[in-house]
Amino acid sequence: MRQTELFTKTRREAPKDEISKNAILLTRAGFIHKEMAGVYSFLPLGLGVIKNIKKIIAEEMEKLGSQEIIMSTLQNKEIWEKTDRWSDEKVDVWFKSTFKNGSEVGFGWSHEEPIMEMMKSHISSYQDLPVKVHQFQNKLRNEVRAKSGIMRCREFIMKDMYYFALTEEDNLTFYNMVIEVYLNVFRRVGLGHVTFVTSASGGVFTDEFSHEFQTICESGEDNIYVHKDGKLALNEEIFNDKTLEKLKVEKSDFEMKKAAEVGNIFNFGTKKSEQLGLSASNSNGEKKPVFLSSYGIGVTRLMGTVVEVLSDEKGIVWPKEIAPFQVHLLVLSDKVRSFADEIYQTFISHRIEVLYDDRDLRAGEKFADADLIGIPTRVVVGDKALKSKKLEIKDRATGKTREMTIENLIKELKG
RNA sequence: CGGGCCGUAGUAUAUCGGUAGUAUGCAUGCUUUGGGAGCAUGAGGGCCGAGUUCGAUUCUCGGCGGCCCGACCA
Repeated sequence: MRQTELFTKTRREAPKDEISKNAILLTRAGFIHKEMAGVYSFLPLGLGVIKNIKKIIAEEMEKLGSQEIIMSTLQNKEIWEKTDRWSDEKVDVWFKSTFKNGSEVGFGWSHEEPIMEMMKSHISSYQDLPVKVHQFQNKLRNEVRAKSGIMRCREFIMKDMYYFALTEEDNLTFYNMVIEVYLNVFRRVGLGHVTFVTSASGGVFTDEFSHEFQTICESGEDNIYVHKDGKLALNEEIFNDKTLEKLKVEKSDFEMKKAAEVGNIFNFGTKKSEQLGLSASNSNGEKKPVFLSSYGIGVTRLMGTVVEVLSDEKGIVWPKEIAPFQVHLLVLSDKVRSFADEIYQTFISHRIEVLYDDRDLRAGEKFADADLIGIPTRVVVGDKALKSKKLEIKDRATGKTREMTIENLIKELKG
């Protein structure tokens, strides 16, 4: 894409109503627009990142055999009353409204109850199981305090997956598979080195632990304790003598870290199925409640976390897999403009996603903007290039500069 | 939901109970052109409401909005 056609602009200064690093950088670079507290729109560059994160997640969900759906945002009050989660005393993040006829309707902050209800139409026998579905959904939550830019919003994108199983063993086997798949997702978005599977309390629905995926990050809301072996991590809420005893570990081997919860998985057993009446006949014709587990990843929070963890003083540093473009092509003078145009076309013909800074600006501004936007590979075309026919390549993350031909660069990017 | 801070051009910031200034961005022109260039000219501003006052952007109250701390947090 030509940058002269990109409608967003970069800003030199941080907006006064944002303190968090993710919001400041994403706003300055033109990835997001704040509509109100905790509510953001995603602009072309931001949407590019969202799409890439979704793509990674979708690929990983596909490995698990999950099918994608989209459930409605408007939700039926009666379904939630069955599990006693309609009242504002029980769930304090509800957005609710009323139809013209006066009956109440909820805006989806979670989809567990509706999907259970929906599956009653599709699951009746053990032969129908297991069922795996996921969706990317805008969740609406009436947070009393939105904060930290896109880390905690009133409207945000979440991937949620649900697994319906005949047996507890099957449910657990899948649960453990998802842990590995999730770790892969966080590796691919560039956070593998700082993301831990963390045991946490199960909340209202599970008696034992649930698992969270926590990314070490100063702006995180949670405190987790990471074991020195680097494998075990515990949420502060269960970091007590009882837990330590159960796990046979020493308190002194843990270090406390601030972390952002980027994913969360729950094993509900048959509890919800019993509440909502979802059952399947086994081979003996007996009706048995279906086992449920659910799996969430906060897509927009994940994007914010990447910015928090990987940016530097000059701007954002996107990992290759989620960057809105692979290459940022900068032309520095009119003398080399036609040469740069050719290079732009060459990238396009090789299907390499390229943002072409064809604006009539000084070099310094282009460099500063490129640093801020954070595309992984920068290709600079200045007067020098005319003679050498070699491209100047700068890596955003390391700052290292190399010279190479367009052919070799394309080979490397494709490789 | 408790507590704190805040609301001034597109953005970011000053000052002041009596013509609201600066930077940046924007527009035009000339010069410049490898790390946010220089000069000139121009357009552009007090969140809303009430009160105090001769006069309010400034002081008081209310509203609306924003950020932070805490509480909360599938």
